[in-house]
Amino acid sequence: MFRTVDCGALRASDVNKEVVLSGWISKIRDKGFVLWIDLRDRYGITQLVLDEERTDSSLLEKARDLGRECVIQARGTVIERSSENPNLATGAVEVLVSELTVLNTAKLPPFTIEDQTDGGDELRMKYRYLDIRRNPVKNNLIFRHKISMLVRNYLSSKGFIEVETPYLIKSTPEGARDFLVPSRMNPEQFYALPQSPQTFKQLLMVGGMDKYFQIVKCFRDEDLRADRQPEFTQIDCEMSFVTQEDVLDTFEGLTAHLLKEIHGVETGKFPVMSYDEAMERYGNDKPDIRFGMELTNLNEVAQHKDFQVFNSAEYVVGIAVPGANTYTRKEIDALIDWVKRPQIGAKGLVYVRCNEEGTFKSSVDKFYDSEDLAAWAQKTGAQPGDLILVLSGDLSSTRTQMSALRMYMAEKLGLRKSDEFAPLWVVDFPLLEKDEETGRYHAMHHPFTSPKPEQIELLDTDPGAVKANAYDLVLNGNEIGGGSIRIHDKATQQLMFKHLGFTPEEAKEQFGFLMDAFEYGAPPHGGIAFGLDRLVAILGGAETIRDFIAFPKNNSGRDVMIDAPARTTQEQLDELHLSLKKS
RNA sequence: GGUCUGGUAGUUCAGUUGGUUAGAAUACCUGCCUGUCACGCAGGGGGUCGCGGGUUCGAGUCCCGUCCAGACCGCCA
Repeated sequence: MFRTVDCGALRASDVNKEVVLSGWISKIRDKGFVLWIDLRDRYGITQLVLDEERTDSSLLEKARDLGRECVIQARGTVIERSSENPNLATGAVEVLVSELTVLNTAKLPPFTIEDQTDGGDELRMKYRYLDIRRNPVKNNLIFRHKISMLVRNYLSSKGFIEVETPYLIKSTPEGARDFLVPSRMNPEQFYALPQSPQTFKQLLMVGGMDKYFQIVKCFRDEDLRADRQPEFTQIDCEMSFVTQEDVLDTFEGLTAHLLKEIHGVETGKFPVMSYDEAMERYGNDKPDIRFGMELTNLNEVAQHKDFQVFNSAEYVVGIAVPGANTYTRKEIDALIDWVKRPQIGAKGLVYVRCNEEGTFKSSVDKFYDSEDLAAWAQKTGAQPGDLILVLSGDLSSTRTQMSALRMYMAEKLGLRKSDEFAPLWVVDFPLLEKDEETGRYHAMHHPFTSPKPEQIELLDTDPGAVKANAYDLVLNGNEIGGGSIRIHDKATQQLMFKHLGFTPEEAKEQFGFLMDAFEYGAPPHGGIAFGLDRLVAILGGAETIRDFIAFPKNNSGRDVMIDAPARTTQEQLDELHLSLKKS
């Protein structure tokens, strides 16, 4: 038997018990006459003790030779400590060792296995199996497991069935790039890894499964970010005979359940906001509503004076930054530099200090008198002590810029509190989005999203204006889920493909199976998918999803631990009927 | 595809205007230590300054290229 108890179990009530423990040596403190070993496993740390009086000298010498991260087994008696450690769950006791077995030795780890490690990210990823021994990472994985279980149990209790769908499927040109898998048995043909199980879950609805969910890996061959991995996990759901309200209710229930179970937060009814309203008030379709600083259109009060920059702009927008009047000239200059960076791309930034005595001092005093500026303050809701920041330009980019600035200021002011949770439904997304380069329309959500039925005629005259039965769940400025009511009849689906620029032949070749299915009694249906990695990270109060994934990929999509992707052999290529292009 | 930041001891970092033998902390090794738990004390070992080229009497430091990492923009239905 390797152990009778784990390293987190022993308490004062266990004194005098004979126990066997196995684990990793976290630290050895050798005081000469006495030596302590912190023995660690997933459950905690137990202090082992050996000393000159009570321990055989050969055992003490053996213990002196051990190093960090050795795997050992120890037999001994639980004794009361003469000095307790209140920071440790097992801190009331220690184990006086009578037998010691080295189960495996260990090289010196390249970074310290402690809560506050000295290791950098790259090193931690390369030796991820060591990183996982550390509490922060280990606890994140346990946290993720807890959320997965809550989701599974909740959905199962609501009648959802978890069904697995295939990973080797067909490539489609819509949306993100596919990961391709060559087929050995079918020369010159490729599978694609699913970007989502979208069509399969719809076919499950046609199959009468009624309520489906799956915690499932999805794959997208696009560039990475701190919150984006090439393979990621979704909580994928679909329901039959539902309206948008039914879907929203169900998954609001799930989200509220998670917030309650994980953080004890009672959220109440989630606010619902249209896409148009979100864009207007926050410049963004996933607004963080934990704080104000809403975007205010200042066209009326800022144009038609002598300031040509504003006069020639399509859109002049301001936000009132609370309490930021104290910003020094240097700090404001830094803000101006910040918005001018290529990533933001603003030409400049106008500011108005709202002084405590009700006066104003702005960077455009030459063009606006205090009455004008008072109107800005009135519009933006700026109070004395606030700082108004104003950007201008074309509507779309200026909104994006101001939205970024709003988030930046909130971050600076500490308004993005990780223990505060503000969910929000954003609904009525546009069905189509125009690609500025090609001039073509593509589906904003995906091509299976149903247009608002009353707007179908608009598809021919003003496709950009058509709204969809599509919705996103936003939490603290992050899109954590998105879905739609789907098209469930062949004619509408064909119409959609037509507007997306598919020829009937192309549509049939790529999605014929789906439209065929629609001819055999497809029920009205709709669903949603949550990004599990991001959801877990946000609920865990973190920015990056990598620490909630056991074996994540780096910025360039590499797994630095196993060193993938990698070159392959000529034999493998031959079998797959592939030849590499010489570059 | 692009912008920015970084790469110096096992690790995390400092390194001034280009100037003697490149430092600190921590980790590691040795010895000491009668209750440690971030133990303490004394001593010790440890460097291709990412790589290549250039400027210079002299380069960790300046210039060019390149590789790697990170954040972001584009991209991500």
